[in-house]
Amino acid sequence: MLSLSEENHLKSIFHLSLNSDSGVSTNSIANNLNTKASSVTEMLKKLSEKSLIVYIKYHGAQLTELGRKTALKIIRKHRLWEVFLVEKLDFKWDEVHEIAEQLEHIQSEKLTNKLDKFLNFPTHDPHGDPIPNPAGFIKITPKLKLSDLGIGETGKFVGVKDSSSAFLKYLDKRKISLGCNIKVLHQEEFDQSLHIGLDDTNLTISVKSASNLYITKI
Amino acid sequence: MLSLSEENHLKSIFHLSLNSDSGVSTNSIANNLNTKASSVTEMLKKLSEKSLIVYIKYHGAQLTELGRKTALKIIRKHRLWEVFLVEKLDFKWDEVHEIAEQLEHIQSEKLTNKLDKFLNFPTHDPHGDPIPNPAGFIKITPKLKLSDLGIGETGKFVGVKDSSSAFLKYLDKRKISLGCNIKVLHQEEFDQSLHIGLDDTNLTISVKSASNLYITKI
DNA sequence: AAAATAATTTAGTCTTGCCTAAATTATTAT
DNA sequence: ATAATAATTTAGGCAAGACTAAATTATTTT
Ligand SMILES: [Mn+2]
Ligand SMILES: [Mn+2]
Ligand SMILES: [Mn+2]
Ligand SMILES: [Mn+2]
Repeated sequence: MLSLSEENHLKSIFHLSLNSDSGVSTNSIANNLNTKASSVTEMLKKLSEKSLIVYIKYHGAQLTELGRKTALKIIRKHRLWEVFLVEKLDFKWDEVHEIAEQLEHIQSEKLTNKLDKFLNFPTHDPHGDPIPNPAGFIKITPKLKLSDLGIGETGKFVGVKDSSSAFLKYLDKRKISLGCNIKVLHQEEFDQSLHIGLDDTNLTISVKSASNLYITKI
Repeated sequence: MLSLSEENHLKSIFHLSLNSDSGVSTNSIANNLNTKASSVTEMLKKLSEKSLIVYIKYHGAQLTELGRKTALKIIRKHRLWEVFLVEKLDFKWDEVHEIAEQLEHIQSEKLTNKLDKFLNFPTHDPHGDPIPNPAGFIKITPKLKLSDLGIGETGKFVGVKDSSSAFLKYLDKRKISLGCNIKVLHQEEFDQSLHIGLDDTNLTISVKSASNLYITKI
């Protein structure tokens, strides 16, 4: 049985290792968990001791197969609870992350699997992220950003990179919701902002926003 | 914000103070929480400091109004989650307590109230215990035990005193479930065991079991 | 009303998880 | 290749929550 802090460190290492194939740095974990590098170092030693990570001094941490499965089981719970909160309790997609951060630590495999069934075995959470299976297996697909599309191309909005409450509310306001089709109409010269077509309306979004929207080409 | 341990102590004091109007003893709390008296003493000082209890050295603890409301809000969450687990996820009534012990500490009033609504504002948990309202108000009704009934009297089974998994499974096996009517037919001389009528079947239960069944007279 | 026993508190430790400041190692710039 | 800078680890502490053993207070027995 892992402690709350151990679980959070594992999760953090998992998420950070998606954007870099070498070891995850002490500082990046500290930054991610709002803690200090020295605290992380101690935790890395402990996780290494438990064979959850490979830790080489001064060269960061990498999840072992066990560590990866363990992290994904926590992420599975997180995402299932997010689905529950949105689908069953009518929370908005920008309100659920904080609560799921707590719920993901509830220990009961039976609970997780019954919840999964109750929700009808969802494949993705409210932010478009895939839900790992009970064994901790996840299919990670390479992600295309809206900013990667060329003029005239159309994509389906399938996920967000930045899932901060602020960005999610920004999308709500512009009626950009998961599953909708977005066509790139034109790119502004001087600030690279994009004119896009959405259903029957057109609007303009910044490159920054565009690079936070995951899409699949149509 | 209270720590997990503080919340558990408050809850324990609340439950223990139902069977005694004077202060709740250090030892009884320690016993209830599977910890040691010395640990409890330290916690009592802290809770007293926070005005959640009145603590007089060597004379135990009593909840203040604030402490009582706080305890009841935790108990509200516990019981709502138990209803959720049984009604929505198809857990058996003997499986939910342990999980609810974890879920009761999730912090989000909004979540609690949305859960309440989702469950259609239940008044009692799966063990027949009343669910406090959002403000921490609860209606405590004096409880009659099956063993208090006279021969020939009938009662409706409305709650369990001992809600241990073992006792709940025992009741399941005998098809004694919440809401059913029980008629006391006869009492055995030599061991006080009771012959009872339940629907169309008769069965015999010990005094010990009978004193663990709460009923309302019909 | 003492004496014996039981309950409770205090004193002193331990572990976990966190911190700051100092030392060490890695990386980058010259 | 060396020097400067940045990242990381180590050393030393602190608070929370637990424990054991010893001291103190309450309760029960004689
Ligand atoms: Mn989330
Ligand atoms: Mn999510
Ligand atoms: Mn319970
Ligand atoms: Mn219950």
